Amino acid sequence: MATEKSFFTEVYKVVRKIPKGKVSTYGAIAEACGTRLSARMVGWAMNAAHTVTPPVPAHRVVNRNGLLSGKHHFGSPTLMEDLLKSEGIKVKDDQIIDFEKHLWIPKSKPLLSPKK
DNA sequence: ACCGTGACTGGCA
DNA sequence: ATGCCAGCCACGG
Repeated sequence: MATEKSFFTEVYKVVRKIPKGKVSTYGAIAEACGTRLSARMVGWAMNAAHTVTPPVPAHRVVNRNGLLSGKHHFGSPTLMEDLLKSEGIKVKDDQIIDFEKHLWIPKSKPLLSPKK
């Protein structure tokens, strides 16, 4: 919290850009925000994602393996996969099926965008 | 100002 | 193939 304007905001903004029915990885988001070297920060931003407004679709954000790493942080262990299923994404054993097919990479790079 | 923590990733044993 | 270790950045106490 503290300053609402921070690296977190960048992450939220990117995550919110994720189209419905698609998912993204921490590495991709980290890269989009300029901190690909530290995907941890992305996860950390997500930690506060449910405390900010508008709510960030963190359920579309998974780890590199397509595993619902943060599903346990949603409040309900089945909330995350349920949301993904609602988007047309199939989840099996906390893992996204055809993860690569649903994988979406943020093309908007706030820090590396040469021209937009 | 320092240390610890954190929903990750990649490499090495 | 699986497991463990180290690196990375940012925020909180």
